[in-house]
Amino acid sequence: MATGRTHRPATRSRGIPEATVARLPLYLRALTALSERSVPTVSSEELAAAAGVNSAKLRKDFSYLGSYGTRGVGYDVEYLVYQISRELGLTQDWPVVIVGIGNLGAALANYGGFASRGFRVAALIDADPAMAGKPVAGIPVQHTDDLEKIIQDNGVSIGVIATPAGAAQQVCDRLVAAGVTSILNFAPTVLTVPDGVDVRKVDLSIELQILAFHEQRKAGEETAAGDGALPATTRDASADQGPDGDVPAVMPA
Amino acid sequence: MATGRTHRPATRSRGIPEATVARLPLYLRALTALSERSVPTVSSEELAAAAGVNSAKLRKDFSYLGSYGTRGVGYDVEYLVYQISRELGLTQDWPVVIVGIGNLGAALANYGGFASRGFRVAALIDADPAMAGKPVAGIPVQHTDDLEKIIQDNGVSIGVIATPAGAAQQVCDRLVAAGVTSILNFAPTVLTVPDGVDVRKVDLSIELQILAFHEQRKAGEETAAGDGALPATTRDASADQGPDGDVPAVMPA
DNA sequence: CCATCTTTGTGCACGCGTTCACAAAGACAT
DNA sequence: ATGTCTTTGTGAACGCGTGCACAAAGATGG
Repeated sequence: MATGRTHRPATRSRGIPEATVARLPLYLRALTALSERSVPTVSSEELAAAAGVNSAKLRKDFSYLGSYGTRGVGYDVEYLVYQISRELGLTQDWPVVIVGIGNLGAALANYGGFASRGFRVAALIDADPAMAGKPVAGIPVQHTDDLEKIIQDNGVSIGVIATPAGAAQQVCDRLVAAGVTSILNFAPTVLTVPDGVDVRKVDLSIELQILAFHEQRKAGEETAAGDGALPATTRDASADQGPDGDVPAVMPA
Repeated sequence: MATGRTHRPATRSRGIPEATVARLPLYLRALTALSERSVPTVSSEELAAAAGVNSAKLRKDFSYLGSYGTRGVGYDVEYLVYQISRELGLTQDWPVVIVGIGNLGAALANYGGFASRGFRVAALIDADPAMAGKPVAGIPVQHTDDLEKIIQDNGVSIGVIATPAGAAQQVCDRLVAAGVTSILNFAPTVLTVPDGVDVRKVDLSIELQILAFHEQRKAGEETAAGDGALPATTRDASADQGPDGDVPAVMPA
C-alpha cells in the first residue's frame, strides 16, 4: 500500500520555494497592519523588521513573486497585499471542517484568524452524540456519521483534525476518502496519507520540549559544570497532591 | 542590544543540530508507545517508520547523542527513552505559566500532553478580573497584576502566551523581566525579546494559509482559469481594532 | 573459532536556504 | 537633462540538512 508522504517535492517547475511560502503569511500580516494604518509604501528594511526577518531574505522572497517593488521607494502596500493574497489563494473562499470539538476544537472554531483570511468554518464534527446540535461558536456540532455528506455538500478540501490521537488516523482516512486534500493535524500522531494529500501538523507539546532543551542548555552553561552522563538529580516533583482536577484530556499523548 | 549578556547565537549546543532537536520529541513519542507495549528493542527502520522519517536520518540523529544502538540488533527502547528524555531535559520538572485564558488558553491548560512530559502548569494568568479565582482545568485563574510574583514564587522559566495579539508584547516583556527565558507564543505577533531568551511561535492561521497555497496549486494545475479577479479589499476585521489591527489569538465569545 | 547475517554509524555528495555585496533602476532636486 | 541618492533585485558564496551507500561491529549458528 502506498505509504503516504507528508511532503512532496511537488511540482518542481517554476515554483516558489517552500521556505518562502511559509513566510508569505508573515509578510501578509505585517502588510495588513500597515494597510490599516493607511501607510502607502514600505521599504524592504521596514517590512522585514515588522515581520521579524532579514531584509535580504524578504527581497529574495518577493523576487519569486515578481518585481513588485519600485527602486528608491519601496513596495506599494495595497498592491503587495493583493499579490500575496492571490499567491496564497486567499482571494477565494476556503470552507474548512473541524473534526473533534473538545477544548482545542472549540478554540479553533472561535479563532478569529481564520475567518478574516478567507477561511470559513463550514462545519464542526464530533463523535460524541451528546454534542450533536449543540452550538459552538454559533455553529451547531454535527455527528461523525455525516462526515462524508458534509464534506461533499460543502465542497470542503481542507480539514482540521483536533481529535484524540487514537481517532486521528481513522478520521483522516475518512476525510481523504471524502475528498479532502489538505489536512491540518493537531493530534499528536503521524498521519499516513496517499500521495497528493498535504498534511501539516501542529504539536503543542513538541514545541515545549524543544524549548525545554534550550532551557536546560542555558541552565547548564551557567553552572559551567560539565554535566556527566548520569541522571542529573533535580528537584523532585515532591507531592503533587493528586490531580488538580480531572483533566478531560482532549489529546492523550 | 539591550540587556544582551549572552553572546551566543542560541544554537551550537553540544553539537546537536537544531533540526535533530526538533525531531527528538517525535522519536520519544514513538518510543514511549513501544515501551508501553513492552517492546524491548527496535531497529532504526521500524522506529523511523513509526516516527514518519527516513531511517538514515534517524540513525544520524541518534549518532549525535552517542552510540546507543547495538549493531545487528537495534536500539534498546527503555534506554533510548531515557537518553532522549535526559537530552531534552524532560527528566526534570518544568513549571510553566499560561497567560491569556481564553478558549485557547483553556485548551492548553487541559492539554494532557504537557503533564505527561514533565511540564507542570504552575499557574493560569488572565487580565480579566472576572476570571480571577475561577478554576480552569482545576487551577484557579490569577490576575495579571500578580504575574511577577507568580513567576518568582514558582521558579518559572517557561511561559506560554495565549493572549490577543495586542497584549502579547506587553505580556512578553513582563514575563522576561520576571525571569522567564523561554516563551511559546500563540499570539499572531512578532515578539521582540532580548538576547538569551528563546521564542517559539505557533500560528494557527499561518498553517492554514500554507495549506491553501498548495491547495490552490493543486486545483490550478488542472484549470488554469478561474481567477475571479475579486476585489482585493474584501477582508473585514470582524471586531477588535487594536493599534496592531491584527486578529486576536482567541476571543472569548 | 569461524562464517554469515543483520543493523548500526558515518563519510560523502547534493540540493536548498540564507546571507552578503553590489550593480541596476528609478525618484527627486536642481 | 543630469547628477545624486535611495532602494530594489540578484549573482555568488557559504552553511546546513538530507539521503545514499558502505564499511565496521556485533549477534547468531554451526
